[in-house]
Amino acid sequence: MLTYSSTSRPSLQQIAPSGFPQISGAPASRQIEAIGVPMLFKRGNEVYGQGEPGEYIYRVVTGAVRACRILADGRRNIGAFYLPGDMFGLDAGPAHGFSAEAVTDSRLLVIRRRSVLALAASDNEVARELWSLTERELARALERAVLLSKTAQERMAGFVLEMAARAAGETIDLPMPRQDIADYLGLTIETVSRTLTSLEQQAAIELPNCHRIVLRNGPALKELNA
Amino acid sequence: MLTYSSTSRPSLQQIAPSGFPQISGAPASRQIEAIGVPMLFKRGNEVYGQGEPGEYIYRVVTGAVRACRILADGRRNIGAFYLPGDMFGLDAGPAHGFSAEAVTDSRLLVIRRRSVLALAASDNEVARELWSLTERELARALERAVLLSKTAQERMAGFVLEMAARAAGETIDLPMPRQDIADYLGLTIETVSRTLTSLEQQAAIELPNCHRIVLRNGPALKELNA
DNA sequence: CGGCGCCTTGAACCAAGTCAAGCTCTGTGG
DNA sequence: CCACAGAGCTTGACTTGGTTCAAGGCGCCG
Repeated sequence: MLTYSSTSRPSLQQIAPSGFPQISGAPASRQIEAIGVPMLFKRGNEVYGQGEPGEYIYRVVTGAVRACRILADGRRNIGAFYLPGDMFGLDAGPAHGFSAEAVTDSRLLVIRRRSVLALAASDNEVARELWSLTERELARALERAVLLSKTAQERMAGFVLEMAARAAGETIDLPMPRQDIADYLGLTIETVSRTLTSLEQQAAIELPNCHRIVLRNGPALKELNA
Repeated sequence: MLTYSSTSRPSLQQIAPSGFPQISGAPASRQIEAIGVPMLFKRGNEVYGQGEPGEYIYRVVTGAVRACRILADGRRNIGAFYLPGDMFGLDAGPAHGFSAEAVTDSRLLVIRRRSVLALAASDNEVARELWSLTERELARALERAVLLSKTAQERMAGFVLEMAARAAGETIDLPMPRQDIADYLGLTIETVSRTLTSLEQQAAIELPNCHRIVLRNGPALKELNA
Protein backbone atom coordinates (compact mmCIF):
# COMPACT_ATOMS: atom_id res chain seq x y z
CA MET A 1 0.00 0.00 0.00
CA LEU A 2 1.41 3.32 -1.10
CA THR A 3 0.86 6.22 1.26
CA TYR A 4 1.14 9.95 0.95
CA SER A 5 2.51 12.57 3.28
CA SER A 6 1.69 16.25 3.14
CA THR A 7 2.99 18.32 0.27
CA SER A 8 5.41 21.17 0.70
CA ARG A 9 3.93 24.52 1.61
CA PRO A 10 3.61 27.50 -0.75
CA SER A 11 6.68 29.36 -1.86
CA LEU A 12 4.02 30.80 -4.11
CA GLN A 13 4.47 34.08 -5.74
CA GLN A 14 2.09 36.86 -6.57
CA ILE A 15 2.54 38.21 -10.05
CA ALA A 16 0.60 41.45 -10.03
CA PRO A 17 -2.41 42.72 -8.13
CA SER A 18 -5.17 43.87 -10.41
CA GLY A 19 -7.35 45.78 -7.97
CA PHE A 20 -11.11 45.81 -8.14
CA PRO A 21 -12.09 47.52 -11.34
CA GLN A 22 -15.79 47.76 -12.08
CA ILE A 23 -16.38 46.34 -15.53
CA SER A 24 -20.07 46.80 -16.14
CA GLY A 25 -21.66 45.23 -19.15
CA ALA A 26 -18.87 42.65 -19.57
CA PRO A 27 -19.90 38.97 -19.58
CA ALA A 28 -20.28 37.62 -16.06
CA SER A 29 -17.23 35.33 -16.25
CA ARG A 30 -15.09 38.29 -17.34
CA GLN A 31 -16.35 40.31 -14.41
CA ILE A 32 -15.46 37.53 -12.01
CA GLU A 33 -11.99 37.17 -13.49
CA ALA A 34 -11.46 40.91 -13.36
CA ILE A 35 -11.40 40.86 -9.55
CA GLY A 36 -8.84 38.04 -9.49
CA VAL A 37 -5.16 38.27 -8.67
CA PRO A 38 -2.73 36.16 -10.72
CA MET A 39 -0.32 33.97 -8.77
CA LEU A 40 2.28 31.32 -9.52
CA PHE A 41 2.24 27.93 -7.79
CA LYS A 42 5.19 25.59 -8.11
CA ARG A 43 4.71 21.95 -9.05
CA GLY A 44 3.54 20.00 -6.01
CA ASN A 45 2.58 23.02 -3.92
CA GLU A 46 -0.70 23.21 -2.13
CA VAL A 47 -3.22 25.81 -3.29
CA TYR A 48 -5.54 25.11 -0.38
CA GLY A 49 -5.87 22.34 2.17
CA GLN A 50 -8.61 19.88 2.97
CA GLY A 51 -10.72 21.33 5.78
CA GLU A 52 -9.69 24.94 5.22
CA PRO A 53 -12.52 27.44 4.80
CA GLY A 54 -13.13 28.29 1.15
CA GLU A 55 -11.99 31.88 1.16
CA TYR A 56 -11.10 32.02 -2.51
CA ILE A 57 -12.09 30.58 -5.82
CA TYR A 58 -9.58 30.03 -8.60
CA ARG A 59 -9.18 29.95 -12.33
CA VAL A 60 -6.41 28.03 -14.04
CA VAL A 61 -4.54 30.23 -16.53
CA THR A 62 -1.72 27.81 -17.36
CA GLY A 63 -0.64 24.51 -15.83
CA ALA A 64 -2.84 21.97 -14.05
CA VAL A 65 -4.27 21.44 -10.57
CA ARG A 66 -5.55 18.32 -8.84
CA ALA A 67 -8.21 18.16 -6.14
CA CYS A 68 -7.20 15.46 -3.73
CA ARG A 69 -8.02 13.84 -0.48
CA ILE A 70 -5.79 11.67 1.68
CA LEU A 71 -7.68 9.00 3.59
CA ALA A 72 -6.89 8.06 7.16
CA ASP A 73 -4.84 5.03 6.08
CA GLY A 74 -2.79 6.99 3.56
CA ARG A 75 -4.64 6.09 0.39
CA ARG A 76 -5.12 9.05 -1.90
CA ASN A 77 -8.10 9.98 -4.02
CA ILE A 78 -8.10 12.58 -6.77
CA GLY A 79 -11.53 14.15 -7.23
CA ALA A 80 -10.79 16.24 -10.29
CA PHE A 81 -8.13 17.71 -12.54
CA TYR A 82 -8.40 21.37 -13.45
CA LEU A 83 -6.88 22.54 -16.71
CA PRO A 84 -6.47 26.00 -18.27
CA GLY A 85 -9.83 27.77 -18.38
CA ASP A 86 -11.34 25.77 -15.49
CA MET A 87 -12.60 27.43 -12.34
CA PHE A 88 -12.25 25.54 -9.09
CA GLY A 89 -12.63 25.87 -5.35
CA LEU A 90 -16.41 25.72 -5.59
CA ASP A 91 -16.57 22.52 -3.53
CA ALA A 92 -16.54 24.43 -0.26
CA GLY A 93 -19.77 24.23 1.69
CA PRO A 94 -18.42 25.41 5.01
CA ALA A 95 -14.93 24.07 4.23
CA HIS A 96 -13.04 22.40 1.39
CA GLY A 97 -13.64 18.67 1.22
CA PHE A 98 -10.50 18.24 -0.87
CA SER A 99 -7.15 19.93 -0.98
CA ALA A 100 -5.83 21.38 -4.23
CA GLU A 101 -2.25 21.01 -5.46
CA ALA A 102 -0.44 22.23 -8.53
CA VAL A 103 0.33 19.23 -10.77
CA THR A 104 2.86 21.29 -12.70
CA ASP A 105 4.05 24.88 -12.27
CA SER A 106 0.79 26.77 -12.65
CA ARG A 107 -0.46 30.28 -13.09
CA LEU A 108 -3.75 30.76 -11.26
CA LEU A 109 -6.18 33.62 -10.93
CA VAL A 110 -7.09 33.90 -7.25
CA ILE A 111 -10.48 35.44 -6.57
CA ARG A 112 -11.81 36.41 -3.17
CA ARG A 113 -15.05 34.59 -2.53
CA ARG A 114 -16.56 37.51 -0.64
CA SER A 115 -15.89 39.78 -3.59
CA VAL A 116 -17.63 37.43 -5.98
CA LEU A 117 -20.58 37.17 -3.61
CA ALA A 118 -20.75 40.93 -3.38
CA LEU A 119 -20.65 41.14 -7.14
CA ALA A 120 -23.33 38.47 -7.39
CA ALA A 121 -25.55 40.38 -5.02
CA SER A 122 -25.66 43.33 -7.37
CA ASP A 123 -25.46 41.48 -10.66
CA ASN A 124 -27.80 38.65 -11.56
CA GLU A 125 -25.64 37.55 -14.43
CA VAL A 126 -22.78 36.87 -12.03
CA ALA A 127 -25.01 35.02 -9.60
CA ARG A 128 -26.25 32.87 -12.42
CA GLU A 129 -22.73 32.23 -13.67
CA LEU A 130 -21.70 31.04 -10.21
CA TRP A 131 -24.59 28.64 -10.10
CA SER A 132 -23.91 27.44 -13.60
CA LEU A 133 -20.25 26.78 -12.81
CA THR A 134 -21.21 24.73 -9.79
CA GLU A 135 -23.78 22.85 -11.82
CA ARG A 136 -21.14 21.95 -14.39
CA GLU A 137 -18.82 20.80 -11.63
CA LEU A 138 -21.65 18.65 -10.27
CA ALA A 139 -22.21 17.09 -13.69
CA ARG A 140 -18.51 16.26 -13.92
CA ALA A 141 -18.48 14.71 -10.46
CA LEU A 142 -21.52 12.55 -11.27
CA GLU A 143 -19.91 11.52 -14.53
CA ARG A 144 -16.78 10.45 -12.73
CA ALA A 145 -18.84 8.46 -10.24
CA VAL A 146 -20.38 6.59 -13.18
CA LEU A 147 -16.90 5.96 -14.54
CA LEU A 148 -15.80 4.56 -11.18
CA SER A 149 -18.35 1.79 -11.33
CA LYS A 150 -16.97 0.40 -14.58
CA THR A 151 -14.08 -1.91 -15.51
CA ALA A 152 -10.46 -0.76 -15.69
CA GLN A 153 -10.50 -0.62 -19.48
CA GLU A 154 -13.71 1.41 -19.52
CA ARG A 155 -12.34 3.83 -16.93
CA MET A 156 -9.16 4.29 -18.91
CA ALA A 157 -11.08 4.82 -22.16
CA GLY A 158 -13.30 7.33 -20.38
CA PHE A 159 -10.30 9.17 -19.03
CA VAL A 160 -8.60 9.36 -22.41
CA LEU A 161 -11.79 10.66 -24.02
CA GLU A 162 -12.23 13.23 -21.25
CA MET A 163 -8.71 14.48 -21.80
CA ALA A 164 -9.11 14.35 -25.59
CA ALA A 165 -12.23 16.52 -25.34
CA ARG A 166 -10.07 19.23 -23.79
CA ALA A 167 -7.15 18.94 -26.18
CA ALA A 168 -7.49 20.72 -29.50
CA GLY A 169 -6.49 17.87 -31.82
CA GLU A 170 -5.74 14.16 -31.63
CA THR A 171 -2.68 14.66 -29.45
CA ILE A 172 -3.12 14.72 -25.69
CA ASP A 173 -0.38 16.03 -23.45
CA LEU A 174 -0.83 14.67 -19.95
CA PRO A 175 0.44 17.01 -17.26
CA MET A 176 0.00 14.40 -14.53
CA PRO A 177 2.03 11.28 -13.68
CA ARG A 178 0.57 7.77 -13.76
CA GLN A 179 0.01 7.73 -10.03
CA ASP A 180 -2.37 10.70 -10.33
CA ILE A 181 -4.32 8.96 -13.08
CA ALA A 182 -4.51 5.85 -10.91
CA ASP A 183 -5.82 7.81 -7.93
CA TYR A 184 -8.33 9.59 -10.15
CA LEU A 185 -9.65 6.35 -11.62
CA GLY A 186 -9.53 4.30 -8.44
CA LEU A 187 -6.98 1.89 -9.92
CA THR A 188 -3.36 1.03 -9.23
CA ILE A 189 -0.51 2.52 -11.22
CA GLU A 190 0.24 -0.95 -12.63
CA THR A 191 -3.29 -1.37 -13.91
CA VAL A 192 -3.19 2.09 -15.52
CA SER A 193 0.06 1.22 -17.24
CA ARG A 194 -1.12 -2.21 -18.40
CA THR A 195 -4.45 -0.86 -19.62
CA LEU A 196 -2.82 1.93 -21.63
CA THR A 197 -0.48 -0.62 -23.21
CA SER A 198 -3.43 -2.82 -24.00
CA LEU A 199 -5.31 0.08 -25.63
CA GLU A 200 -2.24 0.75 -27.73
CA GLN A 201 -2.10 -2.90 -28.80
CA GLN A 202 -5.76 -2.62 -29.79
CA ALA A 203 -4.69 0.35 -31.98
CA ALA A 204 -7.08 2.68 -30.15
CA ILE A 205 -4.26 4.99 -29.07
CA GLU A 206 -0.55 5.57 -29.55
CA LEU A 207 1.92 6.26 -26.75
CA PRO A 208 4.94 8.08 -28.22
CA ASN A 209 6.13 8.78 -24.66
CA CYS A 210 4.63 8.58 -21.22
CA HIS A 211 3.34 12.17 -21.19
CA ARG A 212 1.61 11.94 -24.51
CA ILE A 213 -1.32 10.02 -25.94
CA VAL A 214 -2.35 10.18 -29.58
CA LEU A 215 -5.90 9.22 -30.44
CA ARG A 216 -5.92 6.62 -33.22
CA ASN A 217 -9.45 5.32 -32.97
CA GLY A 218 -11.83 7.55 -31.06
CA PRO A 219 -14.98 5.60 -31.97
CA ALA A 220 -13.45 2.39 -30.61
CA LEU A 221 -12.72 4.18 -27.33
CA LYS A 222 -16.28 5.48 -27.18
CA GLU A 223 -17.42 1.91 -27.71
CA LEU A 224 -15.29 0.80 -24.74
CA ASN A 225 -16.62 3.73 -22.70
CA ALA A 226 -20.00 1.91 -22.88
CA MET B 1 -25.32 -9.58 -16.29
CA LEU B 2 -28.61 -8.10 -15.21
CA THR B 3 -30.11 -5.48 -17.50
CA TYR B 4 -32.82 -2.90 -17.11
CA SER B 5 -35.61 -1.86 -19.41
CA SER B 6 -37.49 1.41 -19.20
CA THR B 7 -39.83 2.01 -16.29
CA SER B 8 -43.53 2.52 -16.70
CA ARG B 9 -44.69 6.04 -17.47
CA PRO B 10 -46.47 8.39 -15.04
CA SER B 11 -49.98 7.67 -13.90
CA LEU B 12 -48.93 10.46 -11.62
CA GLN B 13 -51.45 12.54 -9.91
CA GLN B 14 -51.56 16.18 -8.97
CA ILE B 15 -52.76 16.75 -5.46
CA ALA B 16 -53.52 20.46 -5.37
CA PRO B 17 -52.18 23.44 -7.24
CA SER B 18 -50.94 26.12 -4.91
CA GLY B 19 -50.64 29.05 -7.29
CA PHE B 20 -47.88 31.60 -7.05
CA PRO B 21 -48.26 33.38 -3.75
CA GLN B 22 -45.70 36.06 -2.99
CA ILE B 23 -44.22 35.31 0.42
CA SER B 24 -41.82 38.15 1.10
CA GLY B 25 -39.56 37.96 4.09
CA ALA B 26 -39.84 34.18 4.39
CA PRO B 27 -36.57 32.17 4.32
CA ALA B 28 -35.41 31.51 0.77
CA SER B 29 -36.12 27.78 0.86
CA ARG B 30 -39.69 28.50 1.99
CA GLN B 31 -40.14 30.93 -0.85
CA ILE B 32 -38.94 28.33 -3.34
CA GLU B 33 -41.24 25.68 -1.91
CA ALA B 34 -44.16 28.09 -1.94
CA ILE B 35 -44.22 28.13 -5.74
CA GLY B 36 -44.22 24.32 -5.93
CA VAL B 37 -47.10 22.02 -6.79
CA PRO B 38 -47.46 18.77 -4.81
CA MET B 39 -47.78 15.58 -6.85
CA LEU B 40 -47.89 11.84 -6.18
CA PHE B 41 -45.60 9.42 -7.98
CA LYS B 42 -46.23 5.69 -7.75
CA ARG B 43 -43.39 3.31 -6.88
CA GLY B 44 -41.23 2.74 -9.96
CA ASN B 45 -42.59 5.66 -11.95
CA GLU B 46 -40.30 8.06 -13.72
CA VAL B 47 -40.19 11.63 -12.48
CA TYR B 48 -38.04 12.75 -15.39
CA GLY B 49 -35.95 10.99 -18.00
CA GLN B 50 -32.28 11.05 -18.82
CA GLY B 51 -31.71 13.59 -21.59
CA GLU B 52 -34.89 15.54 -20.95
CA PRO B 53 -34.51 19.29 -20.46
CA GLY B 54 -34.58 20.25 -16.80
CA GLU B 55 -37.84 22.12 -16.73
CA TYR B 56 -38.55 21.54 -13.06
CA ILE B 57 -36.81 21.08 -9.77
CA TYR B 58 -38.28 18.92 -7.02
CA ARG B 59 -38.49 18.50 -3.29
CA VAL B 60 -39.23 15.17 -1.64
CA VAL B 61 -42.06 15.48 0.86
CA THR B 62 -42.52 11.78 1.60
CA GLY B 63 -41.09 8.64 -0.01
CA ALA B 64 -37.79 8.29 -1.83
CA VAL B 65 -36.41 8.94 -5.30
CA ARG B 66 -33.37 7.52 -7.10
CA ALA B 67 -31.32 9.28 -9.77
CA CYS B 68 -30.28 6.64 -12.24
CA ARG B 69 -28.61 6.09 -15.52
CA ILE B 70 -28.81 3.05 -17.76
CA LEU B 71 -25.64 2.36 -19.72
CA ALA B 72 -25.63 1.22 -23.33
CA ASP B 73 -25.11 -2.43 -22.34
CA GLY B 74 -27.92 -2.40 -19.80
CA ARG B 75 -25.93 -1.90 -16.62
CA ARG B 76 -27.54 0.55 -14.27
CA ASN B 77 -25.94 3.18 -12.10
CA ILE B 78 -27.64 5.06 -9.28
CA GLY B 79 -26.17 8.51 -8.76
CA ALA B 80 -28.08 9.49 -5.65
CA PHE B 81 -31.01 8.74 -3.38
CA TYR B 82 -33.27 11.59 -2.38
CA LEU B 83 -35.15 11.37 0.89
CA PRO B 84 -37.76 13.61 2.53
CA GLY B 85 -36.47 17.17 2.71
CA ASP B 86 -34.04 16.79 -0.22
CA MET B 87 -34.27 18.93 -3.32
CA PHE B 88 -33.28 17.37 -6.62
CA GLY B 89 -33.26 17.98 -10.35
CA LEU B 90 -30.35 20.41 -10.07
CA ASP B 91 -28.11 18.20 -12.21
CA ALA B 92 -29.45 19.66 -15.43
CA GLY B 93 -26.96 21.76 -17.35
CA PRO B 94 -28.79 21.78 -20.65
CA ALA B 95 -30.44 18.41 -19.94
CA HIS B 96 -30.70 15.83 -17.16
CA GLY B 97 -27.74 13.47 -17.09
CA PHE B 98 -29.74 11.01 -15.02
CA SER B 99 -33.34 9.99 -14.91
CA ALA B 100 -35.27 10.11 -11.63
CA GLU B 101 -37.64 7.39 -10.44
CA ALA B 102 -39.77 6.99 -7.37
CA VAL B 103 -38.31 4.20 -5.21
CA THR B 104 -41.56 3.98 -3.24
CA ASP B 105 -44.84 5.83 -3.60
CA SER B 106 -43.71 9.41 -3.14
CA ARG B 107 -45.15 12.85 -2.61
CA LEU B 108 -43.05 15.46 -4.38
CA LEU B 109 -43.18 19.22 -4.63
CA VAL B 110 -42.75 20.13 -8.30
CA ILE B 111 -41.29 23.57 -8.91
CA ARG B 112 -41.00 25.26 -12.29
CA ARG B 113 -37.37 26.12 -12.91
CA ARG B 114 -38.27 29.32 -14.72
CA SER B 115 -40.25 30.48 -11.72
CA VAL B 116 -37.34 29.87 -9.37
CA LEU B 117 -35.02 31.71 -11.70
CA ALA B 118 -37.43 34.62 -11.85
CA LEU B 119 -37.59 34.61 -8.07
CA ALA B 120 -33.81 34.43 -7.86
CA ALA B 121 -33.49 37.41 -10.16
CA SER B 122 -35.37 39.60 -7.72
CA ASP B 123 -34.22 38.01 -4.50
CA ASN B 124 -30.59 37.46 -3.65
CA GLU B 125 -31.41 35.11 -0.84
CA VAL B 126 -33.10 32.76 -3.28
CA ALA B 127 -30.22 32.96 -5.75
CA ARG B 128 -27.82 32.13 -2.96
CA GLU B 129 -29.99 29.26 -1.76
CA LEU B 130 -29.99 27.77 -5.26
CA TRP B 131 -26.24 27.94 -5.42
CA SER B 132 -25.89 26.52 -1.94
CA LEU B 133 -28.17 23.57 -2.78
CA THR B 134 -26.10 22.78 -5.85
CA GLU B 135 -22.91 23.06 -3.84
CA ARG B 136 -24.25 20.58 -1.30
CA GLU B 137 -25.19 18.23 -4.11
CA LEU B 138 -21.67 18.57 -5.49
CA ALA B 139 -20.17 17.72 -2.11
CA ARG B 140 -22.36 14.60 -1.94
CA ALA B 141 -21.35 13.52 -5.43
CA LEU B 142 -17.65 13.95 -4.63
CA GLU B 143 -18.12 12.02 -1.41
CA ARG B 144 -19.74 9.17 -3.28
CA ALA B 145 -16.88 9.15 -5.79
CA VAL B 146 -14.46 8.72 -2.88
CA LEU B 147 -16.62 5.89 -1.57
CA LEU B 148 -16.51 4.20 -4.97
CA SER B 149 -12.76 3.85 -4.86
CA LYS B 150 -12.83 1.83 -1.67
CA THR B 151 -13.41 -1.84 -0.82
CA ALA B 152 -16.85 -3.43 -0.65
CA GLN B 153 -16.89 -3.38 3.15
CA GLU B 154 -15.88 0.27 3.28
CA ARG B 155 -18.55 1.19 0.73
CA MET B 156 -21.20 -0.65 2.68
CA ALA B 157 -20.09 0.97 5.96
CA GLY B 158 -20.16 4.36 4.25
CA PHE B 159 -23.63 3.72 2.92
CA VAL B 160 -24.98 2.65 6.29
CA LEU B 161 -23.48 5.72 7.96
CA GLU B 162 -24.89 7.97 5.24
CA MET B 163 -28.35 6.52 5.80
CA ALA B 164 -27.93 6.62 9.57
CA ALA B 165 -27.08 10.32 9.41
CA ARG B 166 -30.52 10.89 7.91
CA ALA B 167 -32.45 8.66 10.26
CA ALA B 168 -33.39 10.11 13.62
CA GLY B 169 -32.16 7.31 15.85
CA GLU B 170 -30.24 4.06 15.55
CA THR B 171 -32.85 2.42 13.38
CA ILE B 172 -32.60 2.86 9.63
CA ASP B 173 -35.53 2.02 7.39
CA LEU B 174 -34.31 1.39 3.87
CA PRO B 175 -36.86 2.34 1.24
CA MET B 176 -34.80 0.76 -1.55
CA PRO B 177 -34.23 -2.88 -2.48
CA ARG B 178 -30.78 -4.51 -2.46
CA GLN B 179 -30.37 -4.07 -6.21
CA ASP B 180 -30.60 -0.28 -5.81
CA ILE B 181 -27.96 -0.31 -3.09
CA ALA B 182 -25.74 -2.43 -5.32
CA ASP B 183 -26.11 -0.04 -8.26
CA TYR B 184 -25.44 2.92 -5.96
CA LEU B 185 -22.26 1.37 -4.56
CA GLY B 186 -21.02 -0.16 -7.80
CA LEU B 187 -21.28 -3.69 -6.39
CA THR B 188 -23.39 -6.73 -7.13
CA ILE B 189 -26.47 -7.58 -5.14
CA GLU B 190 -24.70 -10.70 -3.83
CA THR B 191 -21.78 -8.68 -2.50
CA VAL B 192 -24.17 -6.23 -0.83
CA SER B 193 -25.98 -9.10 0.85
CA ARG B 194 -22.80 -10.86 1.93
CA THR B 195 -21.21 -7.66 3.22
CA LEU B 196 -24.28 -6.75 5.28
CA THR B 197 -24.30 -10.24 6.76
CA SER B 198 -20.61 -9.90 7.54
CA LEU B 199 -21.16 -6.53 9.25
CA GLU B 200 -23.88 -8.14 11.32
CA GLN B 201 -21.51 -10.96 12.31
CA GLN B 202 -18.98 -8.31 13.35
CA ALA B 203 -21.73 -6.88 15.59
CA ALA B 204 -21.55 -3.51 13.85
CA ILE B 205 -25.18 -3.66 12.78
CA GLU B 206 -28.32 -5.73 13.25
CA LEU B 207 -30.64 -6.82 10.44
CA PRO B 208 -34.08 -7.52 11.93
CA ASN B 209 -35.48 -7.73 8.38
CA CYS B 210 -34.27 -6.79 4.95
CA HIS B 211 -35.71 -3.26 5.02
CA ARG B 212 -34.25 -2.35 8.34
CA ILE B 213 -30.78 -1.84 9.75
CA VAL B 214 -30.09 -1.11 13.40
CA LEU B 215 -26.80 0.53 14.28
CA ARG B 216 -25.01 -1.43 16.99
CA ASN B 217 -21.52 -0.02 16.76
CA GLY B 218 -21.27 3.28 14.90
CA PRO B 219 -17.63 3.93 15.80
CA ALA B 220 -16.63 0.55 14.35
CA LEU B 221 -18.40 1.47 11.11
CA LYS B 222 -16.64 4.83 11.02
CA GLU B 223 -13.40 2.94 11.47
CA LEU B 224 -14.25 0.75 8.48
CA ASN B 225 -15.25 3.85 6.53
CA ALA B 226 -11.54 4.80 6.67
C1' DC C 1 -52.09 -22.09 0.81
C1' DG C 2 -49.51 -21.39 -3.22
C1' DG C 3 -46.70 -18.55 -6.17
C1' DC C 4 -43.58 -15.01 -6.96
C1' DG C 5 -40.29 -11.47 -6.01
C1' DC C 6 -36.53 -10.57 -3.29
C1' DC C 7 -32.88 -11.95 -0.47
C1' DT C 8 -29.14 -15.08 1.15
C1' DT C 9 -25.67 -18.51 0.69
C1' DG C 10 -22.30 -21.56 -1.63
C1' DA C 11 -18.71 -22.74 -5.04
C1' DA C 12 -15.92 -21.67 -8.98
C1' DC C 13 -13.82 -18.17 -11.62
C1' DC C 14 -11.55 -13.94 -13.09
C1' DA C 15 -10.20 -8.97 -13.12
C1' DA C 16 -7.49 -6.16 -10.67
C1' DG C 17 -4.27 -5.85 -6.80
C1' DT C 18 0.27 -7.00 -4.87
C1' DC C 19 5.01 -7.96 -5.00
C1' DA C 20 9.15 -7.85 -7.45
C1' DA C 21 12.25 -6.96 -11.24
C1' DG C 22 13.84 -4.46 -14.98
C1' DC C 23 13.59 -0.65 -18.24
C1' DT C 24 13.60 4.33 -19.93
C1' DC C 25 13.69 8.63 -19.66
C1' DT C 26 15.71 13.06 -17.70
C1' DG C 27 18.53 15.75 -15.43
C1' DT C 28 23.34 16.31 -13.42
C1' DG C 29 28.02 16.38 -12.60
C1' DG C 30 32.49 14.98 -14.19
C1' DC D 1 29.58 15.31 -24.25
C1' DC D 2 29.03 11.28 -21.92
C1' DA D 3 28.25 8.46 -17.71
C1' DC D 4 25.64 7.94 -13.99
C1' DA D 5 21.82 8.19 -10.71
C1' DG D 6 17.24 8.39 -9.62
C1' DA D 7 12.45 8.80 -10.41
C1' DG D 8 8.84 7.17 -12.95
C1' DC D 9 7.04 3.69 -15.96
C1' DT D 10 6.41 -1.07 -17.71
C1' DT D 11 6.17 -5.94 -17.38
C1' DG D 12 5.82 -10.53 -15.21
C1' DA D 13 4.11 -13.96 -11.77
C1' DC D 14 1.17 -14.74 -8.15
C1' DT D 15 -2.73 -13.70 -4.97
C1' DT D 16 -7.21 -12.17 -3.75
C1' DG D 17 -11.60 -9.62 -3.42
C1' DG D 18 -15.53 -9.43 -5.82
C1' DT D 19 -18.29 -11.33 -9.63
C1' DT D 20 -20.75 -15.01 -11.72
C1' DC D 21 -23.54 -18.87 -11.75
C1' DA D 22 -26.60 -21.70 -9.30
C1' DA D 23 -29.52 -23.24 -5.62
C1' DG D 24 -32.39 -22.51 -1.80
C1' DG D 25 -35.04 -19.70 1.78
C1' DC D 26 -38.14 -16.21 3.35
C1' DG D 27 -42.05 -13.28 3.38
C1' DC D 28 -45.82 -11.12 1.25
C1' DC D 29 -50.05 -10.92 -1.29
C1' DG D 30 -53.71 -12.87 -3.81
